Amino acid sequence: MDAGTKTWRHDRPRIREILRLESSPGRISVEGWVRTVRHGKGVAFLAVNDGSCLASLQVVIDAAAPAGATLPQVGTGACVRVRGRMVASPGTGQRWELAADELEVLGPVDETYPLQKKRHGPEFLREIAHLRPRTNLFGAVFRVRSRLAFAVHRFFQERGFLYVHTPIITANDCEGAGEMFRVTTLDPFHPPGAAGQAAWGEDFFGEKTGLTVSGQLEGELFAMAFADIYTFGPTFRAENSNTSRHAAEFWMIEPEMAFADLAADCALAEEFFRYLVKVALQECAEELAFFEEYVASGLTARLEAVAAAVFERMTYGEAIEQLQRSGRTFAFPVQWGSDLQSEHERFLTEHVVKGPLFVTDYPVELKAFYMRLNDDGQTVAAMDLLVPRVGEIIGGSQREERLEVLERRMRACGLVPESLRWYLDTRRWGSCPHAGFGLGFERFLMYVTGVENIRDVIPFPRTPGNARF
RNA sequence: UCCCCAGUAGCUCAGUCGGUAGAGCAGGCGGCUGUUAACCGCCUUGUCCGUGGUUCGAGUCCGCGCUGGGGAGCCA
Repeated sequence: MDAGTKTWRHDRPRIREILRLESSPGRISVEGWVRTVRHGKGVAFLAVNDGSCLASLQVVIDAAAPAGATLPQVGTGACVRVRGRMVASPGTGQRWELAADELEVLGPVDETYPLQKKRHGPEFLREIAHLRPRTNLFGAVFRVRSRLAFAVHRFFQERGFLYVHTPIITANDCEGAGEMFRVTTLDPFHPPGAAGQAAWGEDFFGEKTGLTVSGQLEGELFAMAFADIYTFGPTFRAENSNTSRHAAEFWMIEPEMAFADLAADCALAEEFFRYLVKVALQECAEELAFFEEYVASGLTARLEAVAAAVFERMTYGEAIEQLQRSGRTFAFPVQWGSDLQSEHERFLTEHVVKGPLFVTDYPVELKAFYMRLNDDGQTVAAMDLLVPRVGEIIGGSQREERLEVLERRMRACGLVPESLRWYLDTRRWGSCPHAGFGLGFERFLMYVTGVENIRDVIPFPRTPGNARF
């Protein structure tokens, strides 16, 4: 399995392909961006990268050759087209190199080009998010992102799941998964209606709308027709969260399975998580080696361990006991009924089980209305998957399929059942047990790459106060 | 939103006790028998985040603000 090695144009082989050839293809033409220029007395070396892989192609230019005349125009960052013959490299560090006779500058650079042939900090690179994909780190991150996004679809498609596009614009503002961004075409300077009163009825959709915080509710509707479905799309939260783990716009994967209970939900989450880790190990080895060296040492061993491990399972009640028995003092007290804090979750996954951990069956007061009430009347069939370093990476539950119980839970949560009539209809007619979960794609990428800030695994991050690029 | 830390050359950073700013890299010029973020020599580069204050004198001390980072809450 090694997708992405074929080029779509025979006259522009990718550097990735060129570098892995067994024999010289003879004369070729290569296009890409210059990473470094090294000048010798009669010869110069360019490292040319086209984004197809981490490695750059070494281009050798004889100062006396025609290409040598163009050389003074080439600096770090320039876009070039090079023609010449592929030859075995006499130097160490690369097998092949391109002995250039033609060098064309497609896009010159000047001395103000901000990227240098040295390491930059991620904070600086975030300020030039339009240029950072040209760096080793972000090249690697976004190649992994692309490969894993494809693997997400492969996983579900191979298992017969239907891919459903749930709406981006929604009128559900009662799910409680977070603050919503408003979607409106009303004139902010001259809104209709009386002062101090919003006239949503006059708005584009005739009611108050916003960007989705989850595709789950619509996903459930499809699960009750296609049995196994998944969504994979952008999600928006207008929370004023300023952390390395939150973004206002992120991508979420949400499978939903009919005829599944919480145990089946966990089983799928575990299989899915392990599948993606294996794909990363098998198909992104070059990138992982880079992360191992420059981002997070021990990464590969951790991923290999996870790929082989059976994930631990623990109920919320057992988790509370473990924390109380640990003898540790936590900033937040541990008692049945209060939510697990970050410090508690990290202790459980990093010290108690030292690996991925499902915590299940939380007190009903802590969780959303749609989670199925357990027979004890105290807990709901919810699960969170906790992993070291990142914390909560998956949240899911078996859904409440009993109409009366669901309506009662909605009222208890301060929701008006009538506002979600269409959702309740699935329980009214042909209801069935079902379960699902949500995986934050960026959080998974953080886990797999070792990158510690969510802003560095999404191409153009949106966070409070920042929507540039 | 709360708590903590930081902001000095294009980048990474040093700057002692308050005495008017420096190194590496980048850039320019020159050298070098084929380099590997090459190397060697010379040269250029500053609103010390902004603002107000203390002081004979502030990059340094104090207040306020802005930006960035870490942590918390919320969550994926």
